[in-house]
Amino acid sequence: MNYEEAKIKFVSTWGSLGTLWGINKAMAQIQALLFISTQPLSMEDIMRELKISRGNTSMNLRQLMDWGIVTKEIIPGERKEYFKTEKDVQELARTIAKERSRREIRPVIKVLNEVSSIKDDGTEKTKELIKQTKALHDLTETADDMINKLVNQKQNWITKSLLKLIT
Amino acid sequence: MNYEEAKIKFVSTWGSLGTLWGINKAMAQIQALLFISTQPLSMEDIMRELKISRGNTSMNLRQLMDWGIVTKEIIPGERKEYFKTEKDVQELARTIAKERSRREIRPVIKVLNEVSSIKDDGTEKTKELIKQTKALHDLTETADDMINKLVNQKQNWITKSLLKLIT
DNA sequence: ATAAACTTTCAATAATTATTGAAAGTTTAA
DNA sequence: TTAAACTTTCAATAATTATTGAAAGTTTAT
Repeated sequence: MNYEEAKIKFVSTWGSLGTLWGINKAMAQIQALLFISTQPLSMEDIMRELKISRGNTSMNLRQLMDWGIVTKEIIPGERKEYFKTEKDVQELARTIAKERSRREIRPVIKVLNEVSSIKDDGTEKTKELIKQTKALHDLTETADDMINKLVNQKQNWITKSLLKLIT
Repeated sequence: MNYEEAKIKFVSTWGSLGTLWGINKAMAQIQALLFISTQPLSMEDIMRELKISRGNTSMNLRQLMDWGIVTKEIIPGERKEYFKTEKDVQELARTIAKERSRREIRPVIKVLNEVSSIKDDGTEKTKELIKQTKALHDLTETADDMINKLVNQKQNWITKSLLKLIT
């Protein structure tokens, strides 16, 4: 496998993984492309490499910026805008975890809390609903906390030693 | 909020969360319904509650069984098949983590490994591709290991004390 | 063996989500 | 200013994914 093959394989695999996890393919591929690029890329560069339209590129770049994992790079004397992604995987993971938590997990925790707080009318089905949604609430909250805390550890050694502890 | 409202809210929220994370809405809703049900449900029950077709119900129940989180319950003397889901959230999380790891994460780790193992031809771009995909490989592998190990702890106290350790 | 009761399959259709491309918008240089 | 260089927006379209429903398949009771 040469460079070009490896690049295509990486970018397309990352795109498929994104799709599988509810992330738009183009968005995942743009991020992947920037992630292995040695310099910031322009919209033209991205369009050409991924064979996608200008509109698609623009919209997905905006989303990546909203997520906080891509930034604009202004190159002095250049008219075009250039884009680059966070290159540190730890920081990347941290940002993604924080965003998915804020956008998707916390709202669900809130609903689970509301639902599990309904008045117990004494019926079996109500008791079961309360019990099960409460268990789900607690698990979700604990998992969310843990992932955020783990991913927030700047030094990888803590993660490594934790891994040993629970092995 | 009464029982019926709470049930609808829980089931539909769980369905939306599923969609957001790449899981079919009907599949997530069926699981949610079984999760709060006091007894196993028949296909008719599920179709009626969720207002979905027989085919849809059948296909998604099969998928849930493939995932190992729903099982058939044969009730003696009854012709219909009944279904129930794993009721323990820890066990549920464990099963889901194990399956997503096996189906989705491990194949990606394999690709990352292949891509990061291409021959270094001395060019900057190849060095960058190798470096970045290797970092992603290591992070993904570590995260995958950790989640599986954490989720495999049968006793919740270990998780709790781990959380304290890194707090 | 047959038929009733039930489940599965799958081609057709619907719903959702992603993508395009061109018009509108913005910025910069002269 | 104005016009060239660039980006954004968004209605139209395409692609993907989910859902239906009825025919085919299976199981069980008699």
